[in-house]
Amino acid sequence: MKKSPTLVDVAKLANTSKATAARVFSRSKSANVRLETKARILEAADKLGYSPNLSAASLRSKKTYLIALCIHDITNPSSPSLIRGIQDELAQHGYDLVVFNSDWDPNKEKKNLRAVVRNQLDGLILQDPSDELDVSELPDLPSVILTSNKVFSAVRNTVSTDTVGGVKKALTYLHSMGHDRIGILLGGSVSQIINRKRAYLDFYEGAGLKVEERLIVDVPFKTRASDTFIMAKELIVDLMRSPQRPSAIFASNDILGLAALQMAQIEGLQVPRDLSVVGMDDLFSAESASPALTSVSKHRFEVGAQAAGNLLKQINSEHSMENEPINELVECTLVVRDSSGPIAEVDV
Amino acid sequence: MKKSPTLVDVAKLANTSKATAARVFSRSKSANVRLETKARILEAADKLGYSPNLSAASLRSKKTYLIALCIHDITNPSSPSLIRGIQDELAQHGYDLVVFNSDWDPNKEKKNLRAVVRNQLDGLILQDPSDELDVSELPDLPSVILTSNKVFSAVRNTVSTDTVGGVKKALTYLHSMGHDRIGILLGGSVSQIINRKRAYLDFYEGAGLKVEERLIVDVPFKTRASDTFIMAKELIVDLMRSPQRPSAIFASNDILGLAALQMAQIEGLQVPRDLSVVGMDDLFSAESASPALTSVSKHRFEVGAQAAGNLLKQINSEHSMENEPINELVECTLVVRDSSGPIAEVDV
DNA sequence: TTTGTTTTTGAGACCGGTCTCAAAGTAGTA
DNA sequence: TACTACTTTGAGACCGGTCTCAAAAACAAA
Repeated sequence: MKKSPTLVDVAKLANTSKATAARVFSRSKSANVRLETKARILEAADKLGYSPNLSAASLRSKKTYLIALCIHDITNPSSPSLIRGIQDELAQHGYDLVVFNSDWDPNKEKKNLRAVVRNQLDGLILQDPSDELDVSELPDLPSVILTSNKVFSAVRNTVSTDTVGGVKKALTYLHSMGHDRIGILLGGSVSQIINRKRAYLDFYEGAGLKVEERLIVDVPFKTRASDTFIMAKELIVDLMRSPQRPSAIFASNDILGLAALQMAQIEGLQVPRDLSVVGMDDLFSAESASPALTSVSKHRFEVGAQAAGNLLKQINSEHSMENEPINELVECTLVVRDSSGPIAEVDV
Repeated sequence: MKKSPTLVDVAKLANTSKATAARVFSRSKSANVRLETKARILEAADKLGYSPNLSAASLRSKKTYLIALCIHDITNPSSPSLIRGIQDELAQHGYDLVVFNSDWDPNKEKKNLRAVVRNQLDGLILQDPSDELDVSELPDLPSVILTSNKVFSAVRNTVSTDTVGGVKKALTYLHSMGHDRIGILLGGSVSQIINRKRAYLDFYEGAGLKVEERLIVDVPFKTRASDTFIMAKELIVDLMRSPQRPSAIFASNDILGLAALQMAQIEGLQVPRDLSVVGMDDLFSAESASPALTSVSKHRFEVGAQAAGNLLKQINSEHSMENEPINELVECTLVVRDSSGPIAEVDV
């Protein structure tokens, strides 16, 4: 690991000044360098194997071309597509991504935010900040928050998913298939549970159906998908064995939906003949399930791309921090597959 | 976004020198600062909301405390656990991770490696470099390569998976269950296909079984899991409809295994009664499949953790680049679930 | 009190770029 | 040729830390 050449070395070899050489490599503004000079410098750089030192550049220019993504857990099955959406958008503009995991731990979350500031990252995409995080603790830099929390959307740009609308789409679909006793599996964070339960109750009321408490199942939150899955299966058995089991189940995330599918098989229920199942998230696991799971897509890739695009716009505009926050909402889409269908005729 | 305070500001307020203040925040070596002085400095820093500028620090110290991970695609279902293994290990030592995707494109791969150098990252974990990448193009910094490619393992530390052993474990298991006509679904990169086909043929020879070419199915490589899945299903149908269909299928990755499971259901075959299926990777999708898919775990989390640990060791040792490369191998484990079992008695 | 040893502190060079500003070069026009 | 306008180049300050080295302070021993 010998010392790598610097711009001065290159300039010297190209018989020009440091400043001129710098202009060739600088990413900002149009470099006014004569073509012949530029070629000479590039040749020298090539000969020396020169590579610009971004630490030095960023010290002066205040730009690292790195963006922070603070999420709960990259292991969460819905993270990858979100990340990819962000990266693809960023890559087009020469930015790279640093990913931080909080594991739903507010302390880690704060620690990560401090790291973002220390590392001089140029922007921040923050997923679903915890309630413990005060708005005043948000770092003072261009950021997009993935949340529907009012407190945050009042002060920063946000991109959020219309999950309430998504739930309604799923229920409307099931109802149109003749199901009027639809079980719902609620999971995720407290606010997610409340949100979706609200949407469920609203739908039932709007459709003039009678709510049965026993059809509403809360699955305690676990950080690992695998743990959620195991826990869900236990709770779903009860729902399925009850004398008045629902003809359809809406799972508020695909992990719960997959658990329902697996339990149905174990219990000897045929899907969708005996039971329709609809999930939410549209993970790859949904597509690859047997039968393929009907699911509400939250378009995580697009959410990521949109957030990144918004962030880049902020970074490139002058007084972005003073503008009114922009809150974007991404619609959900129902992807019908083989796990759902019309309710079985009772007398057939 | 007002100007943030610097160390000089803090020192001034604490009535001390820049150098002393620096010692309080420096990560390296034992800072010899009197407790009373330290308290004064910390108080001043706190009052000003000081946060060290890592760009400046790294310019001088040559350390960014950032590690690069260059993988093909974060969207690949086996990426997250690998990443998490790396991150957990790194986090314990105060390092963060920057993830780059190459999309199996050698040019992107090279571009990413250049970015690693420019950004002064402290170390590199490189997944399965393409054949187009010459050893000489590897950046000159501590690195661990996830590959079993001899060319790379001769010059750098590597961590790789004993997939050949894994294939044998799966086949041995199926054979012990009475299956002697085992279909194999080959997928992934060319070298992966060759590797596993070799292992399959070796096993068949060792067990004294007759190889049937029609039981060996090559699934063309697609970058997106979803595309692989669709393609696989088409090919699997042929295998299942053939008059002499195998009693068991070993899929060299879980995506193919899940495709087999889904096709079996569509074709009206009961798993594992009519067909045993064993996958490889042990994704969450395998656990959540119906029936739960028996799979060979490649312990991606542990691979990641081991690679990261190895990398940190290099970073903290003096002449790591001159040492003989260390090549580590991680064993696979068979996780038996519900998609596999003894072969059905012909006359029952 | 004096001397020796260890701990703590401060001055200032240094890292490798970017940025400003003025000088030099070039072209176009009268 | 002289003059203006625009392009290209170079000198050197600057970013905010770290690092070296020597001076100062604190402590221990004589």
